[in-house]
Amino acid sequence: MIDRLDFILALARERHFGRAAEACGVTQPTLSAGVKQLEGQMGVLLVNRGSRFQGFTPEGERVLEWARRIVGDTRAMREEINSLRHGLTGRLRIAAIPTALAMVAALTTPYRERHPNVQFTVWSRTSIEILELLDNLEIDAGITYLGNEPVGRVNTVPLYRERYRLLTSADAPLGNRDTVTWAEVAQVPLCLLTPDMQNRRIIDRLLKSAGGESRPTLESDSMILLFAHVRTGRWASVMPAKLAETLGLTDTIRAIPILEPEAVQTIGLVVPAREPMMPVTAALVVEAKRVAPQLEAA
Amino acid sequence: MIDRLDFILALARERHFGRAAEACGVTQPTLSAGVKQLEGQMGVLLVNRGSRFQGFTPEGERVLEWARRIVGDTRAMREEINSLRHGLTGRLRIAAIPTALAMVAALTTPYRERHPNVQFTVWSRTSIEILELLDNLEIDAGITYLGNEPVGRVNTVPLYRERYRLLTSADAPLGNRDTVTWAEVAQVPLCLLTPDMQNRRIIDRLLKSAGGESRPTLESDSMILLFAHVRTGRWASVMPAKLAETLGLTDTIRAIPILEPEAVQTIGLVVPAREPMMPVTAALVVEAKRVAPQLEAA
DNA sequence: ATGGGTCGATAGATAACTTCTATCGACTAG
DNA sequence: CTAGTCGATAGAAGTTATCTATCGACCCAT
Repeated sequence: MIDRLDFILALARERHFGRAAEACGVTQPTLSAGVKQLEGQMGVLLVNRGSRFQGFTPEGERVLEWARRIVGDTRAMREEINSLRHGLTGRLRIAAIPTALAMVAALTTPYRERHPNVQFTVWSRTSIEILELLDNLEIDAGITYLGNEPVGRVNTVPLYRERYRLLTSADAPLGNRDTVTWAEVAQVPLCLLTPDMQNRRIIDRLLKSAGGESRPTLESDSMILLFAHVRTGRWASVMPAKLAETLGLTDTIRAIPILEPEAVQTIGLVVPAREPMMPVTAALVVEAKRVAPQLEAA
Repeated sequence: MIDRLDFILALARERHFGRAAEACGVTQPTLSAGVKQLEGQMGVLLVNRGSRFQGFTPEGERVLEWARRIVGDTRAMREEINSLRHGLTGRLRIAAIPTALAMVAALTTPYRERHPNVQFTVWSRTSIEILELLDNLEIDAGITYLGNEPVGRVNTVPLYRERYRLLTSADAPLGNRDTVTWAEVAQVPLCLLTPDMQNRRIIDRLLKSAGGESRPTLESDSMILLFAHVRTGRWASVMPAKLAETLGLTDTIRAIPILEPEAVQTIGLVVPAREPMMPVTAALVVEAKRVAPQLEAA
């Protein structure tokens, strides 16, 4: 039964019988049979099929919702029982927005000291993808913006507030300033994240409300790439302060606070709103609450 | 997997492999194998066994907790999908304290009008048993005292407040009074519920705090039996007002309000605190909220 | 139109698992 | 010390699950 529920979870993720089967480690006929069997037990079609996958029926959507919960709880149970015997073990799967990647280490490092047998996998994803991954049980926790995009059935722990800096060469225009305004930043050609990233959308909004427009010279989904360009001294970018600090400032590159308004976005940990949580996840929440004050103070 | 979880739920209820197996509709070796297999998957012993069942290990208790949730959710899923197609169907299992039995009809009657395909099973149980049955998924809802005995993970809907009456023959001592005090009631030989019932414990407490003592002439776990005795005109009892009204007062039997203090106990619906609820249960909660004001007004 | 490619369903064989009956061994109570 | 209860075990029979191979529908490009 639970295997079957796992099947339709995979199907919801992959939207493709073959790939879903592969994800479950079974062949496509097995997965097809599993879904069909589930449909038999429920007495309703769950999946609309033509000659290919065409989404779920309303009943299928409901089963999907339940399946997330039931499968999640089953995993949590296994985890919990296992951790009763061997302490925390296993793999903690985290996804973070690119601008928060630098501070993940502030969470994972003390976590690892307390629980040395837990392994980590960290993905860089957009804030929207992070919520999807959480829904689909593909990650255990996310680090993303809190309180902006609609967050579903999740619990959140605020970690720190993102403040923006203009990263630019000291000898570029504005390079000698101690603070700049968003209106001024709007005049500079920038390297920014691609528009599917919420950070970019936030910056666009700030630029626009300062009367400017967002016409970045260069876009990328990688902060590393953006920073590498700034590093040459010939490009500028807008980044959260924490990230700029982590990537390392040189003599020639300055991180200038952007005021008027000083934009602040709260970044935090996001975990499935399920009680009780998986022990590894619960421990991460504990760690986040412990670390948050330090991050804010810094 | 879910079958196995069902096994240990049955085992927790029955505390006996053979009976648990019977409850699950399998033979005892099958249940034994199922539990053993679960233990294999978890990597821990879940049940302490000598030559007989000796309770659960700590890990077993945790698995039990999860199993309640997972099995409950699985049933709720089936129910919900089924009700999407056929409207509400199935059987609603309710347990109520004896003094509340009379008002269950106030809930089931309008419910049945809205959902004619739902069948009911109603048990008379003590308030403690009701909470156990809820825990073990043996009932879908309970009707019992709210806010006195420890209620676990349940949601409650207040239904009405229980006010006490002295039921006695008009020509008995106190029979001509319009109100009596608990101190006066303490002087009368009474027919009361057995002490395992919370109603009895409440009345005992009230009598004692009025300086009296509880020495009932007759005890029973059946309100019908108590009422039948009062009906002869030769016995007296203390009952909630609603119950007395329902059982029907004759010319010779009076229900006299007991004041000083006017004791009030809130009675309400108790359902598992699980979101979302099973549709049949959710509908009962809706009905309870609808009916409660009428009951209070009456 | 038509042929190559993709997708999911189906058929049939095999492997794996589940459940049953029958029985055993340990323990308990009279 | 014996009868009875309880849960574990053995072995057979039946069921179910999964795999490989293939089919049929559909899409799209030529």
